[in-house]
Amino acid sequence: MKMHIEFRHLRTVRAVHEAGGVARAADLLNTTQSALSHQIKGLEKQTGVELFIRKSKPIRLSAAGQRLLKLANKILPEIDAIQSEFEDLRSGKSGRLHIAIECHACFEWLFPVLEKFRQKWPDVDIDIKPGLAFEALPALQKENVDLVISSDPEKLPGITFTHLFDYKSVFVSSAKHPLSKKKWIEASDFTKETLITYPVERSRLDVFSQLLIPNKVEPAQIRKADLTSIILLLVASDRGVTVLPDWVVAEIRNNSDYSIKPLSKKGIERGLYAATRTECLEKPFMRNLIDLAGQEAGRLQKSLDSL
Amino acid sequence: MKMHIEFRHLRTVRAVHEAGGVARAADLLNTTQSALSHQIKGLEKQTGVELFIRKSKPIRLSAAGQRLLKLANKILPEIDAIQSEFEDLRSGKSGRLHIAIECHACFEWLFPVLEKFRQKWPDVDIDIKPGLAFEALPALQKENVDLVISSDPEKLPGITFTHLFDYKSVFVSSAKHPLSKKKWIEASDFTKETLITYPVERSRLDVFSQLLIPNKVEPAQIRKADLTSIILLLVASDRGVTVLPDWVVAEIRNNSDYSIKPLSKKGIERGLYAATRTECLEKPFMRNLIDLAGQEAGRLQKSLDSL
DNA sequence: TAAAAATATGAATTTTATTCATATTAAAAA
DNA sequence: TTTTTAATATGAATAAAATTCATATTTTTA
Repeated sequence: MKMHIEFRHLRTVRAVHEAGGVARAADLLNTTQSALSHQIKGLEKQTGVELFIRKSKPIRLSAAGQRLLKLANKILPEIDAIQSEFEDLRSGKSGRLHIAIECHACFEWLFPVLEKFRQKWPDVDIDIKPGLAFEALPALQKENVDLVISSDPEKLPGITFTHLFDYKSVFVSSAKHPLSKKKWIEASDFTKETLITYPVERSRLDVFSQLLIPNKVEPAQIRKADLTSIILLLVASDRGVTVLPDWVVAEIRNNSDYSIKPLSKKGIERGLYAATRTECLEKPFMRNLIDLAGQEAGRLQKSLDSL
Repeated sequence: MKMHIEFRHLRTVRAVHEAGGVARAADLLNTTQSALSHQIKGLEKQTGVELFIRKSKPIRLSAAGQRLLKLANKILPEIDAIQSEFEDLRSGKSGRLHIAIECHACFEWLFPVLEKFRQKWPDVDIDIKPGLAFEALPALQKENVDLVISSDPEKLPGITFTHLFDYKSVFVSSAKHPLSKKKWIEASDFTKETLITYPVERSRLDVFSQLLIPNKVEPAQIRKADLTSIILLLVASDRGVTVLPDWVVAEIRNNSDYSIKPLSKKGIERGLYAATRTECLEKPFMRNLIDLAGQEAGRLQKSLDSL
């Protein structure tokens, strides 16, 4: 014995109540009076409860029927809502944008980008997960995240890396620090220094992957700090030195407390990429986010050039 | 193009999520893997949205699918609840008990009955409507109320009157009132009195229907009061006389401020009845209410006899 | 009491869902 | 890698269910 109330039934109960009768309800639902009559009969058989008072014509809801009507009025708007959510999803108006950032400092330029984005796409569900606790690219493939900001493009099936901008990793110390006398900083300069970094694995830090590991140099000490502003504070008070992307230090460039030097003679230059599932690039909001990121990058670049 | 999410779909989404895969979900729902696969396909076509990530095996919910799961978890318990409500209804554990009382004074003994009833049948929806604003018996036939307390049994199709108890209508005056000297009160005694009654039509008042109208007597004045206690207050301060059922005045019987006398030499005796739709007498809670009413009546009777 | 309006019903039909058998695909193991 | 295994997809056949049509029945109204 199957016993399943269906949405159809709820719609019918509501329509019969609102239209005041089965025949009028049938019009409302674009079906026949007979269909609804059969339907109601089936529903009453299934529930074992009289839902309508048949003594009267047109029929009216019984007490039990009114209970069902109450449920209908609660539930039906909810599925209407989800249907239109799905409609928005399909049309590209809404969607999910869960971002993993491998490059820790990217918070700095990402936030203003997301702020603009949020205004334009209020229905998109944005979330940022520091891509440190998990492997970002597999998560992207498994659809746990939708966008990964990374400096290390790989060839992966179904994943597309879009170049956002290039940046230089630069050395930052206090103005009083002895190394501020040098024209550029080499790997060996770190041997006696306290290096301040974000608390992530070395492979994700440009200083290590691009300079110290290739040259097999280990700094005297390593100190970790979460926030860029904290790192800069520590550097200013000469508790150590650090390496940051050039656009991060743009704002302290004309602050005489700091000294900023290139790493190695020709500098260390890196690219930043947006990795997405290839099919997601079709989505308007995704393209727009990448556009906005590019624009923000351009703005940063200009502000660097102008100095 | 039809676009209807059905409960079936919600159940499937939930089962796939909980069982972790279509095949296992099929077991859970007593159906085949194929059926669910087709079902999911249909649902995705209807909504136009990818609900499952098919790259992985077993398949997992996509972001949109998770939205649907959330809805499922909200909605499915609600219809489960209503199903069991209906089950209770069918089994007689719950139901509606909307009572109309034609006899105004019946509030007095009905409340303690309902209090007991409520404890035993917590799921029954009780309501009392003073049956003055409308015709109680037609309302009973139309299923607007389920029980009518009345003194005037009629032969009506589909309606059964169950005798509850008999009572006497008695005359009440202040002890100082001249009529308190008489052995019994006759219709003609009212000609010079102020009669205090409930504010209902005369045909529903025993004094009129049983005594004054048959004897074509009109009291000097009529004053109306809602509450029995107010009526008694007015009588005590000699602002008028009244006629009440004997069980109403039981509590003032040994109060020396009042005088209580029978109406006419042999007294006016009346019956009180519970009118219900005949089919409703099958319901256990309805029989129980009538039983309880009978018990309460017996208790009242005893307390009268003991005096 | 007849006429009109509303609902119910049975059988035929159409639509929809499910099954069966099997192909395809992803993950795990070798 | 390749093979094996587990999981899902699919097409055609079948089963089930909902809907329609034609008409009967019931309630209300004139």
